[in-house]
Amino acid sequence: MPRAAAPDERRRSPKWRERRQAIIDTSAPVFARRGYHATSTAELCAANDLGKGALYHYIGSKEELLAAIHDRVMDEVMVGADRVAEAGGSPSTQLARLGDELLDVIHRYPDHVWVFLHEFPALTGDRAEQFRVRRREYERRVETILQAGVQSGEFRDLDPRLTAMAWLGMHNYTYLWLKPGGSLSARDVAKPFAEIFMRGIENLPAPRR
Amino acid sequence: MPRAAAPDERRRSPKWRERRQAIIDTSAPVFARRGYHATSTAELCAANDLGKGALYHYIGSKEELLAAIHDRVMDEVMVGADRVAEAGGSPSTQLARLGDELLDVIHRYPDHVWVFLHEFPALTGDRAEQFRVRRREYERRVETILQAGVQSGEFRDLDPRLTAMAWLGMHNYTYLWLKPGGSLSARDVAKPFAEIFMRGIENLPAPRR
DNA sequence: GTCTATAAAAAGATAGAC
DNA sequence: GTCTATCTTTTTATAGAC
Repeated sequence: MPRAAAPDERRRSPKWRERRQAIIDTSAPVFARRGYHATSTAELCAANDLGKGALYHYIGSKEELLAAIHDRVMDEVMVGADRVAEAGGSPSTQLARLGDELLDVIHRYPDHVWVFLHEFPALTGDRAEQFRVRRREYERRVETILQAGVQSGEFRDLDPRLTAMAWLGMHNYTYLWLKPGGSLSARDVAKPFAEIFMRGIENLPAPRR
Repeated sequence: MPRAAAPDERRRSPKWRERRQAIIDTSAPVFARRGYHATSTAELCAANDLGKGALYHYIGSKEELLAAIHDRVMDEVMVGADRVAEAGGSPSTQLARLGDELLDVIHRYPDHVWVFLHEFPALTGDRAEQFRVRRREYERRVETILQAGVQSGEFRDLDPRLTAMAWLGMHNYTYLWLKPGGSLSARDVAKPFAEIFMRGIENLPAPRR
């Protein structure tokens, strides 16, 4: 599944790729704190302790660096979604697990996710298109689980797309305050969120209501 | 309740204030589409059909313009919150109404809200502080309603802060897709969202569960 | 691979004519 | 009030020495 971003990332040495990855991870918090367009390449050099020549040797361009941060997030998120799909289980079980996985990524990569959610409009051309496709693919996963639950009767009759958006908003919005240093773990948040959402969409049998 | 933003906005003529407001509303979509830092003052001039001299005569600085867009959103949102508080009613009624009001603002001012949610980190100094205060004030409103519901027994025993964040995320996230031109009205979204959330937090009596 | 120096373009804001 | 011209700073990216 080629990603077509860097001209020939795979032809590079392992050392080069490793260094590039380190630069991506070091730059994410800088973009997160200052904003993509407000961050100069000079600041990136300072953060990475590199000169401009060396920096460009690894990143190609500022936007390519931004795209790499986006890919890092999407890669992690999709790995979690695949894990959930493989594990199987009832729709409600799968949705709860998906929430665990998503909040885990947000908790582990707060800066990358911040950049992902704030700066995606800065991507242009193919990179913007590729981003939209991957994001939509994830939204589809949520929608599909909801559809399955409605069909099986586990969830009440609801609009899967609208409900998926509600679920995504509830979880994604935690990027504003869910941080590794804080008092709450990803699980501490995922559990009460799942409790709210599952009760909210479950199909209560005949008695009561 | 002075807002201390523009040096002396109130001393200006009504005509000046009206023109300024028009510039704010015309600039919001430009910031929303291109991003604050990526938008040049030249682009703002073009969008408003004004020269630089005239533009600066009204806005003071680019950041002041950004702050004005933020204020426009917060003003509208707080008016809605006040309306809900005045109307009174049970916690669940109030929370549902607050959702109606919030989604109505998001639906009516999609560009302003987009800027509000994406570019707030670009505010600096006092403007950034003032923004944080107002945003927190709104979050408190949600929290307070939840607390009241828990105390009255209408809602089950839950963490008001965490639950408020879930509610806010669910609603705010609609800024990505809820637009005036679309097939859904604010109410079309608010109702199913309230349904999910109320069922999710209601305190079911003894029978069942 | 990494540096310094610099090119070339564009930014925000202001001055001063009208 | 509005314009054009310009000041000053900063930007991304590259060239070429080491």
